[in-house]
Amino acid sequence: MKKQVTLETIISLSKRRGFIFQGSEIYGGLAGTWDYGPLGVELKNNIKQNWWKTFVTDRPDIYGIDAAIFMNPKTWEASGHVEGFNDPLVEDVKTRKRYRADHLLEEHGVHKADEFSVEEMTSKIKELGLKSPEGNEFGEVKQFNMMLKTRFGASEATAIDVYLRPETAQGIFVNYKNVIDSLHPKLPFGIAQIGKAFRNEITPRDFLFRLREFEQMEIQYFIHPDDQKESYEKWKKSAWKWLVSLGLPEEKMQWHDHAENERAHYAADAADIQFKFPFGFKELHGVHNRTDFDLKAHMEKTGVDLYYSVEGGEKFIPYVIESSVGLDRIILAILCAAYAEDEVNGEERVFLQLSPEIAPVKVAVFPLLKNKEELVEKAREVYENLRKEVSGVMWDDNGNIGKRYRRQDEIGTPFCVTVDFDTLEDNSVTLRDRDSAKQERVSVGDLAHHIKEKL
RNA sequence: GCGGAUAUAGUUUAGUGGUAGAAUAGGUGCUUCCCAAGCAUCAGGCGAGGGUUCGAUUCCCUCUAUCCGCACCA
Repeated sequence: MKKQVTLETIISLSKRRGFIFQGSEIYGGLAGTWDYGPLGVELKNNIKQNWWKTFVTDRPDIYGIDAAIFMNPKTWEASGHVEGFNDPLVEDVKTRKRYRADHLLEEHGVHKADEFSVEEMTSKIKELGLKSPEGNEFGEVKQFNMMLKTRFGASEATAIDVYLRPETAQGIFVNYKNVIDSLHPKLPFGIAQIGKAFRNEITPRDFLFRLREFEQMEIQYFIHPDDQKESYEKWKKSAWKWLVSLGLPEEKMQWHDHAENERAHYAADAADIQFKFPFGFKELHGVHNRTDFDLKAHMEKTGVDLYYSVEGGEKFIPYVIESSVGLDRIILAILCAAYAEDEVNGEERVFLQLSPEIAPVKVAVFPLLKNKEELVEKAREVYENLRKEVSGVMWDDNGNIGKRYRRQDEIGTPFCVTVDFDTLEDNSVTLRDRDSAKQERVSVGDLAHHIKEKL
């Protein structure tokens, strides 16, 4: 009974029920930022914890870190981001199409054009009388930088520019040696991290999809160069499997292998898992073969020895397979996939089919009637006891019973417990299932155990 | 960044050059023996800043945000 859900529906529900709000909303917002509300943060934390458990604590070969967002600016020179993120662009004044100014100049025989300032490029384009493919004049060359910047230092005069990291990966690479020296892992091993990253997107769009501030969860897995193909394939499989385990439907997922010209500057092989969002199939999860690009670059820049030595003499720079996923995008995918409408007793209802493991509220407890003191008292007791056993228990005694069910449906609560008059007689309650709206009778003594089993 | 559209309560919306109604959601009380029932009652709004005007939510300009295309997405 699933209808095609629109992004608007998801945004509206997210706000109404306290999942996600527009950033700085009372000031009119700030493009590219969204805030997580009380339910949203629970959902997010549940996903993070699930990921961390699956890929870090349940595995002997992966180590977690949490690196600073601000990194020595030289990091970004070595990683290629200072160069790769600073594109000088020039516009066709008529069609407004943009071209890489340095590439245009190089094509016309100007050497080392990428070392020119924007002013030099602009005048050189004029001097050569370059025209766009449509035959129009070019405007001024403008520097476009995807990295967000701020200043470190007490006074403006002595302050230095620092970047807000555009990816979390470099925090791992600069700590590679520290992890080796402190934990002494043997290859292959991985380093994992969950953290924020920042990009000055030209057009933040599509709710949580394209953000200026976002959260990544990623693993850099260090291997012997001979193992790159095998490891790459293995990580592709485990990425897919994990997304499915969160409840994402496989029919809405597909692989997209990057052609050579769409790969990042560091990647040899790259593939994305795309998800069918309301605005089309778009990237959700990436698996990249970063080769030895990053470690090599940092080794050259710093002179620090990042070779890995095997007993017996072989010495090499490890290759890296990266498995990286946008946390905000997962949340968007999950909300879109979980949204469902059906009918219960002829009445339409909206419900979120969240997997119980990640649902922000696991179980809600109500008294059947609010004005019968003995019911309320008993329900309170059940609620308090259940809270000790299960996390994510909510109390609700508002309106009538149907209203409460609908409310819980809309936030994806998998189970509702109702204390009624029979409870007072035989100490049993009804346990109602979100997806089927069916209920069963469970004794209070077994309740916590019963629910835990279903979770 | 370009082109087009939009902006009224938490949500969905009506409407006006004399500062706004509704539905629904929400609070409280009553009622209610399992799926948004009923009665009473309360609270809540013209995105921001300028301009024109005696007076602007309404007309004009700028900004901000959102949506749809295009471009961008290392």
